[in-house]
Amino acid sequence: MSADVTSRSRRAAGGKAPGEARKPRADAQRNRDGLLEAAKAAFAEVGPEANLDEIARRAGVGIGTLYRHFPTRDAIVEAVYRREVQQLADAAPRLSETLPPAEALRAWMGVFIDYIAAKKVIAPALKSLVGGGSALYADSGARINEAIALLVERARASGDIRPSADSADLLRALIGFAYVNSAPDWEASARRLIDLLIDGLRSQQGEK
Amino acid sequence: MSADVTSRSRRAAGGKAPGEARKPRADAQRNRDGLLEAAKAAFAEVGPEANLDEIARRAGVGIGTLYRHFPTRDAIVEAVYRREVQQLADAAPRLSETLPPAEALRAWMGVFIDYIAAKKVIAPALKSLVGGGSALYADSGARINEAIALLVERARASGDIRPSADSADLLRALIGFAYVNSAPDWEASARRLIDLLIDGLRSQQGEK
DNA sequence: TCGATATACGGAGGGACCCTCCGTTTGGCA
DNA sequence: TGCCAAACGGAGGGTCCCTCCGTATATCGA
Repeated sequence: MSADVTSRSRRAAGGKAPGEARKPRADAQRNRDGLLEAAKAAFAEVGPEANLDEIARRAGVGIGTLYRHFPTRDAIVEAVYRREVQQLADAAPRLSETLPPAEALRAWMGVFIDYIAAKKVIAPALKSLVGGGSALYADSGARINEAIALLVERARASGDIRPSADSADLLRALIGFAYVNSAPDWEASARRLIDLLIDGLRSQQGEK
Repeated sequence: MSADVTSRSRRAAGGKAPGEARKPRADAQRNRDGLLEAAKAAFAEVGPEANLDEIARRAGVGIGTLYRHFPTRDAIVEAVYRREVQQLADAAPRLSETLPPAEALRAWMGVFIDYIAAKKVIAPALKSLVGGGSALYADSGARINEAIALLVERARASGDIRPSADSADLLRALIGFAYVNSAPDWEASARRLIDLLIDGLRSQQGEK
């Protein structure tokens, strides 16, 4: 959750107000932004294993500053991808309005793959979304879960797909497909697999 | 390919025979076996990122010896899993004989998941099977590819599944499912997803 | 049995990266 | 302007990786 301490409090620096956070100092905010910028670039280049020392250096701050803002690697990864994950989640309702339910689901899954392909990186980070690994991802995980759950729910309600469809299963599948992204044609493969899943969901074979 | 130099050659230690490998020294063989044993245990405990220094220590050899036998981490991972991967591949023809084609395919995919679940480890290692990453995995990769290709081919020929079914896609899907193995119920989820894929393959929706 | 020697061994050490800790600097309020 | 909590920076200790080379020994011919 990226230890955000932004707040609307107007208390003076010396003051105390139980339960109320305080506004961060200007230099702190500046450094935090710079770190996020540098991290974003580094992750795009070499993936989420990027050298943290170098991220700090590129941002023009000491390594200590990086660790104060983001106590773990996960924290900075999460912070970098939070906004983008939000965009991904936002696409769900939009697609849901413009397409038949099952098609909306398929389209969103395609967008998911596009997203990974463009950013290259995050497959390992995404894993924690469903693994319950780090609590840091709880928030982003919830958004994504809600997004796909909405689409699945609508498709199920409309009878487009089988009643037993499980959005968590589908999300896992997506993350798995995105993980195997080293082969040159992985993206096309992922798309075919998505189609296969949708066709499976449409058939009533598995149901009684 | 694990730098194996075993051979049937009977040349003396001082001799030279172009193109002919020589029999490894007894101590070398012993240490190699010990290392594989230790590595297998370590991988099962903490996964393929296990500490190599400790593996050497547990095997009672120096770290130098480990690196001489297995020049990279991949090399020792591959060596440990080679036999097991073979077993997995062997299951394919057996299932193919005892079950209807599509069911054989489904069953084999289930065995694959069982295998990962039992060994815990290899998801990241498997990734290179399809990623073309390391040449070390070429051999094991080929075996697995052949195994699933056989099952898919038969199911396709029998008309059980759609003609456009692609075994490489399915293998990627499997590895992806196995990757997302941190949630407690990942195994059941993977099984449901396999069923979904099979149902998709059986439906003719995607075909013209 | 006895060298000779190719083969194999061990582990010190240098490098990369991680993260913590603490002395120093600075922003912002009174 | 002065004060001090907040923020900074980076040295340093720890872990793990892998290489390199001096030492030990298995094996073979004599």
